[in-house]
Amino acid sequence: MRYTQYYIPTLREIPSEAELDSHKLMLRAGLIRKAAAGIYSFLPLAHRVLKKIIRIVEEEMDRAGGIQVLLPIVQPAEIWHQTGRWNVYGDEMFRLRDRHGRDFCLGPTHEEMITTLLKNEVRSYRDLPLRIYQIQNKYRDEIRPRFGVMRAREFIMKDLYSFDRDEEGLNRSYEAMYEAYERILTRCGLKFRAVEADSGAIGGDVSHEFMVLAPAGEAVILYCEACNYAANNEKATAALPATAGEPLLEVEKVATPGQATVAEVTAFLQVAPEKLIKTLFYKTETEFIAVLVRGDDDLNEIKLGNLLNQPYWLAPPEEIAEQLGLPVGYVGPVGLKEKGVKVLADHRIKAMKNAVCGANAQDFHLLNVNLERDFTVDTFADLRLAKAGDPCVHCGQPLQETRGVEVGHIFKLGTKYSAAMNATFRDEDGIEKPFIMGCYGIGITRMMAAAIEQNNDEDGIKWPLPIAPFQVIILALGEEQKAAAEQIYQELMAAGVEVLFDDRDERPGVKFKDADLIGIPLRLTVGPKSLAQGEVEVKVRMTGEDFRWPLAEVTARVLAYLKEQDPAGV
RNA sequence: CGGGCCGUAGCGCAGUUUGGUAGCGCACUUGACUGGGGGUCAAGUGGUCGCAGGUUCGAAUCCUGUCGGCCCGACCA
Repeated sequence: MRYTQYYIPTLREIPSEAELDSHKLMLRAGLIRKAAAGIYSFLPLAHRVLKKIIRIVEEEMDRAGGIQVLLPIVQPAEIWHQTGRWNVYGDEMFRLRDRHGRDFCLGPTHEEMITTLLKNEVRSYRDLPLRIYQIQNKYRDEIRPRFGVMRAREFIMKDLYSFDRDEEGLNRSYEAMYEAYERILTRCGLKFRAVEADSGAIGGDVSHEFMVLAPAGEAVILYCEACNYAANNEKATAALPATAGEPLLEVEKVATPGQATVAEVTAFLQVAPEKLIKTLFYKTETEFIAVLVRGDDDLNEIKLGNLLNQPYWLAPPEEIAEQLGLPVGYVGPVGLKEKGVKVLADHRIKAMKNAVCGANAQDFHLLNVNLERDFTVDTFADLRLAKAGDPCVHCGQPLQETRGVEVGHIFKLGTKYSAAMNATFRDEDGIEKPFIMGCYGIGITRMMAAAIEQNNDEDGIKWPLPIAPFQVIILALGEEQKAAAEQIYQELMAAGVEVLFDDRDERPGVKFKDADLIGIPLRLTVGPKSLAQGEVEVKVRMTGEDFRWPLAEVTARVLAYLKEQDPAGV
């Protein structure tokens, strides 16, 4: 492709709307332009990248037994009513009405659509398993779109749905997808980690997320280097510490005037934060709930939500004061039962001896408080936010922390949708059974952004070779070099290399800057200095390495380099 | 939805307090010089000042309404 016949509108100035590096660079490198909040046009370079990612995804889906289809974007409300999600989805769903007054939505996901399609077609276990996928636009009216295409309202996603006759089949489908996702991300040249994840509202018990590692990623990942345990911090758990062996002491009430926070109390009483019991109050529609965590721990609200399984919110201090007569900052578990408050506690509370907590009286705390003797707990559960340094649940080694962008998420759904929609097949034993389903999503547009987030520097993007819009860029520095550059261009084209030829009448500085910005992996510079010696200058964008190659060998060397770096590529 | 802020040329912004008929940088066009990391000079093109209504001799500027966007938070298969 000749630069002069192509369209790459690079920007020198940084548009003010962008925060993330990847967002800024996608605007500056001429990849995307915004049409509305969270709605983007993809320009030629971005389109080439998306096509490459899509091709890799398709190859790996097909290898894993996937069958490609294309499902509607516009979906009738009726199927969403069947699973109850028309109401559950709320404002996040784009809704529309046709001229006859019938309700539709723009599909945020396709479980309902695919289940509806198959339930009318697949009648027998002989037709199973089926792994159906599509690559389609999805629509979610995000409450706050941000970070460019990273959290957009319109985005491209690959979603595959598996239909099996039993759990064993589901497990096979799930494993096939897990491996396919590892292959996809590896082939795209991305550093990533698969982590155990919370399955959220979609249901099911097993779920993994695929995280592209990047410091600016929204997700926090905890992992163990010793045994490979890795989990999203929403889900991560840690091993319990041993119970302290100290003898129980008498409860003592001490004055702690003006010392309300954990930091203040530990400093004032000269005790470690892990000796404190932190008491938080939550409300549901029907009751107050006290949640106990250790002073050095934070509550994981997602775990709490999964345990409560109903709407809940942090109780406002005024309500705690008025309805329970308790001063926030000096609350503790002692005597809460008598006030009719349900008490939940993190497992770590069990191991505490002679703890410190609020006395439920303004400006007083209690020392040497002990479980059973001084207070009781209704339910123990894992409620704390795991953090770096915690002992791994599997092997006890300290957990590490890193951040990532969630690009893929796979779920075992079971019969949640098939049962709700009465999607059944006749099994070998003659019994009508609901499909055992799984769903597996990977964000195509988000992967592009994550790749940039992971691979950039102050000069621009550094595309991994397998998903780069072009493999090679040729810079002809001046008029005298154009002929030699043209010849290399023709040779590389003939050899099937994806090459961008910067034939613009621009100053060298402009060409260097643009080449770095758009991040083509291999840069060939044809300039007066090297050309006089019959050579071409070569620079590797990702590593910064540079070489000089004789003019006559350029094509062969380029081909060898590409082959070495990306054997699966052209 | 709550809090903070912003809509002026394709992009980034000034001008609004104190009303007088719109400006700077980048980009773009033309020419000359220049030619290894966004070069210099000169001459240009481009704006219903988000939209609607009002006040006024006169509104980017004041008032009312409305639409859109950004940041923080709640939320997020």
